[in-house]
Amino acid sequence: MALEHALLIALREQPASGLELAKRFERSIGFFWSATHQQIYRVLGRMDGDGWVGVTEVAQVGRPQKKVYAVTALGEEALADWLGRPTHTDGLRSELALKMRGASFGDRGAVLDVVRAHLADHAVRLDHYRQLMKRDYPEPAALSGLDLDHYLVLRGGILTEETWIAWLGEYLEAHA
Amino acid sequence: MALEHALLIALREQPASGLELAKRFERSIGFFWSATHQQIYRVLGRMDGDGWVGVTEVAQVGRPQKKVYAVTALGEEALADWLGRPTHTDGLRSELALKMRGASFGDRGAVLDVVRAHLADHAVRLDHYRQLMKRDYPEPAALSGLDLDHYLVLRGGILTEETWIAWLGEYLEAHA
DNA sequence: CCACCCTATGCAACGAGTTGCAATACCTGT
DNA sequence: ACAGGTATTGCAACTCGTTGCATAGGGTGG
Repeated sequence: MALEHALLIALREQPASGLELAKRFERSIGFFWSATHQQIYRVLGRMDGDGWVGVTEVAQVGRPQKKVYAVTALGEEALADWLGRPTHTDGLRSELALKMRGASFGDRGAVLDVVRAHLADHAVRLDHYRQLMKRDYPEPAALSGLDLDHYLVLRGGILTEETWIAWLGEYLEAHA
Repeated sequence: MALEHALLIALREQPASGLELAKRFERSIGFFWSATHQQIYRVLGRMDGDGWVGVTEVAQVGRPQKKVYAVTALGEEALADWLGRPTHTDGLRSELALKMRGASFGDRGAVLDVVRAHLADHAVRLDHYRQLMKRDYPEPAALSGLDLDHYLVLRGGILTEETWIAWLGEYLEAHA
């Protein structure tokens, strides 16, 4: 039930077409809320029907026409309302943790390989986030408003990746 | 596609009925893979049909009969196979992160309240995990096999909660 | 005995998300 | 002109998970 609100946030930051949103979701917003373009199109259609967003067809040079969506007053209201409502704490949901727990019931070496692959993956992500951090927020103390929030969420991404790396490292160490 | 395997792991640790599994999922396993009893019943039915588990009806005193499931050789094979297969790194999926990012578009005070509620919730969980740790694994260095894996996954839960607390703390601090 | 609660199993309907494919517009290379 | 590639939007079918409800056995309190 949150993709709608993720899109509202993205569109308030910057109106965009479905495909542009999909691309943006692969980057910053999608770090903690991913979505495919099909799903985005479907939800945009519903939000248009609900009057949360408005559409403007925009012609482009050398490309097909696109539909740019922007948030309406009704959408702004829905977003503000949602932001203040309490949310259930999201539980973990990790297939890898499952495999780590059940490793005794299979080939442990194979599980350790899976863990190593994830460790490498998280290292890449962490590196990516750190580069974003250095490039976009070299002076965190000076931030406020939207920028400050973006910085803080990126901080969350970094902390999360560091935790994964520490955890998987402990697991590999214990089974070395 | 992983609930089946979560159930296989749980049933290999200890055969159980649907409701017993649901209760166990609320505790240890469900820390990183939750499921309602309805879903568990449905999946157990499918796994029975696939020959991954076998059922024994067990009469109880003062209670309705229950169906105890146990993993078959076929199920063991399916589990061992799954354990060694590579897994996609699971992306975050946090409604709270969304609200933190979009706080500028609503009442920031209300969002901070939501964040504080989550912080308190994570503190409770962390406390719970630490008690489990103290009670069940006072001597981590001595562990091996299944116990070691359970310990390490619980470690992951603790690291995760500590990260949440640190992150949300930073957020509140920055908006103080 | 009747109302109520707990255990245990299960169905049906819905919503969210994924996967695979299709259609259209426009460009480039041959 | 035609083949192939990319951008853009979209449909259909499927799986996964949630919510609400149903059923049935058995206990307990008034």
